[in-house]
Amino acid sequence: MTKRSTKDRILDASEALFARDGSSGASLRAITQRAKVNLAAVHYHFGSKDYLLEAVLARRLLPLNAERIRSLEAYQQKVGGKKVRLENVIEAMVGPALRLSRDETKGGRVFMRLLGRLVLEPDARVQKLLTGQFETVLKKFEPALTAALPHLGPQDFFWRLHFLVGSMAHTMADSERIRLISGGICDPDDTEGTIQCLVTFLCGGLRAK
Amino acid sequence: MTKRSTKDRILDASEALFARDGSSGASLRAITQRAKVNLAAVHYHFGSKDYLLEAVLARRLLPLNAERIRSLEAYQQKVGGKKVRLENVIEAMVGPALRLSRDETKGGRVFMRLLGRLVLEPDARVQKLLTGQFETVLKKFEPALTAALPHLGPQDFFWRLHFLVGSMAHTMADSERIRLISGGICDPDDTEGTIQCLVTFLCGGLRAK
DNA sequence: TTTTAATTCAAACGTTTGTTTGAAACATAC
DNA sequence: GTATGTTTCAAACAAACGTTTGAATTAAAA
Repeated sequence: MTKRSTKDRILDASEALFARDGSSGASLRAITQRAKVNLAAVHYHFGSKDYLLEAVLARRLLPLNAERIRSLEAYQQKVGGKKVRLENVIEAMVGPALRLSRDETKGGRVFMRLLGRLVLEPDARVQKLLTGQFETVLKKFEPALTAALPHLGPQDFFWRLHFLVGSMAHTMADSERIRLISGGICDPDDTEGTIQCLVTFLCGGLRAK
Repeated sequence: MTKRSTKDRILDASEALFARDGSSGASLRAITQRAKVNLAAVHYHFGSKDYLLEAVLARRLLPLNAERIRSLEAYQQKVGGKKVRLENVIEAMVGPALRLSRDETKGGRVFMRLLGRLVLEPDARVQKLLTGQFETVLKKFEPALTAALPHLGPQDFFWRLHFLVGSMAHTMADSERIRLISGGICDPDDTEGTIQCLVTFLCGGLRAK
């Protein structure tokens, strides 16, 4: 078992502490202590605290969005030239994200909590990175979505996409609250069950009226 | 025009800066400077930074939840002993919140952004306050919801409630992103239109399958 | 007016913050 | 071996942090 590099150890510790304490609440001293790394290593490898945060994000987001697009293209290939079923489009959108959010070897819950927190942080660099990523995905998904939802005007279309993002983000970021509120009835660890439940809900909402 | 009291000026400034910079990113010096108040006034009136945050929350949350319950009871009275339509139950739940989120005289967008950020902060006191408030509301709404959704088992019921909260919170907290993403097609300032759009989506999702 | 309480203020407290420095330790090539 | 470039390290930097203090000021009560 080879031990992780300094860079990776810093990224792991940052991910955890940024998620728990926020990007300003987590101190570099706490991060480097957790990573068992010298304080100055952060500036040597990443330049500054801000650039470190960017690196933490990019490490997970780039593969995630690649996987989403790959999944959609797999569905498209399966049906040939025909349009993909709405359920499958939505599954390609939320499935990879939710699976990542439950995969502890890739950050899992920790990263998703961080992502949820950053969405509402008005830091310019972070926002640019996040909306840039989202628009990349949307460009790929928009044709399939409009094809599966021909009855929706553009206004309703974007609003419902907005609601979809809200449900998805909340489910990814906050996995234990549902267990508490439901009194243990719902199990967020049942990843595929959660995905199916979410897809059903979202398709119902998207098709409404 | 009588000027606002020191306490209120501190609450206003805290709300704005907590929302913009996070609970740890906003400093008391920045807050008191914005409020045009002496630095020590925070500790005199509120005790500490933590208690200040609690006060900022309570000022808006208590009236909001009272209004939700009042709205539901109004619908219940209107139908006598019969069960309230799902659309109306949901309207009573998300309507007051969304109207508050668009009412700039009562914090409006600023407060909602703060609320969205705090939901994912694991600070024990804040979490207790938030879940306590939510459970108060849920207790009042649960009978009306289950009555309007008789086909749902308890597991689906709680999951969909969870998705509902996500869509609602995202719509309240992040009002400008939808304008950007839709290319100006959607107008988050049209409060009643947004509510109707959201209620339609949520009812579709809740009734699905 | 005198007395008493409530509020504001400037200044300082000890910590903690992100960042920088220059030397030590390490690896790789000649 | 020496030399070269990379990575780690302890120590220090100035700045900003939440909090406390005690006197000055204002408001209310007597």
